[in-house]
Amino acid sequence: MGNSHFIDFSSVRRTRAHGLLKDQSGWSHHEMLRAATLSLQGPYDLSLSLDIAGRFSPEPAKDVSIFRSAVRIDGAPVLMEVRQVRRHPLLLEVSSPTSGVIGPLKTLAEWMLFADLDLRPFYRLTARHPKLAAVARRLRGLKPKRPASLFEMAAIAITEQQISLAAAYRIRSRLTERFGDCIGGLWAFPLAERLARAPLEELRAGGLSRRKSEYISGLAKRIAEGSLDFAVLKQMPDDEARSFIMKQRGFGRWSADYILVRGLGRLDCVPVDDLGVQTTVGKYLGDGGRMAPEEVQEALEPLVPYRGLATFYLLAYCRL
DNA sequence: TACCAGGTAAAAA
DNA sequence: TTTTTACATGGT
Repeated sequence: MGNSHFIDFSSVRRTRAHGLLKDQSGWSHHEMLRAATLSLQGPYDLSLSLDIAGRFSPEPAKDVSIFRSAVRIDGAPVLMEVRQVRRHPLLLEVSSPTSGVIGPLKTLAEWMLFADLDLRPFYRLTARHPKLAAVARRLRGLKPKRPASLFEMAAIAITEQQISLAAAYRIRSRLTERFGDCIGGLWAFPLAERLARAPLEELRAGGLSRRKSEYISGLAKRIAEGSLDFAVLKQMPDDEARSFIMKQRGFGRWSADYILVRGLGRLDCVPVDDLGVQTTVGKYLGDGGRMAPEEVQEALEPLVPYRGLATFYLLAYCRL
């Protein structure tokens, strides 16, 4: 007992000394804290956002009061937990059982939950729209959630090509549980380095087609060897990012737009080739039937510069 | 049991 | 150049 007390104390001191090198305030930084506060730009409803996210997968969210995710910090799996600070609509608390990662973990949580998105201008736009006004009112505080990495997002796009979201989800789960890492009962998506050295046959074993296995394997290999870096997409304008993605084998127009809006959070981008988008936009903004890509474009014109976000709201509304 | 499900590259015409 | 075709799994 006395021993463990002593050990704890020395570890705290060492940590504090390290922290002081970086910041005069000492205690309040990365090495020491296991929790950090994340401030939001405008309205946000974490529970609603988690609930809606769950409705896009075959496994509905169990506990929408807390966001738990297995992510990676410098490649190492870490459990991320985010909850709304008690009675405070504009603050989230991000924490982890793992020490020494709270700084980068906070940055990642901000990315995944879209902390810097201010929904108010979007709501001002939708308020004047005949259909979106009611949808936005019903879903007030909803923000899309982004995957932890663009590599994972790319894999999501590939798996969801052509087959149902449910089938794609099962295939991804098998991929993750075979090549990823488990922490806190959750699975972190595999590193590109891991998938790069997996034989095609092993990728296919999870249910991927031969073609899709090649897409993912090729992508993983290019990322692992350093010849491709998706991080550059974050600095590119929408058009440039779209053509960059489409240069990669396995990524057509649908995948590029899907990654833009869902992976990068480009709020005006819409995958107009998407079956779900065509049926949902047709249902709410058309005569009820499925729309052609050009019709989707036209129907969403009044929602510039939030066509992608508006589409997300319609898809979410459809699943309530 | 079929058939469709939030596409894409490659072959055939 | 434009039009077919193969592909894989899960839900209905």
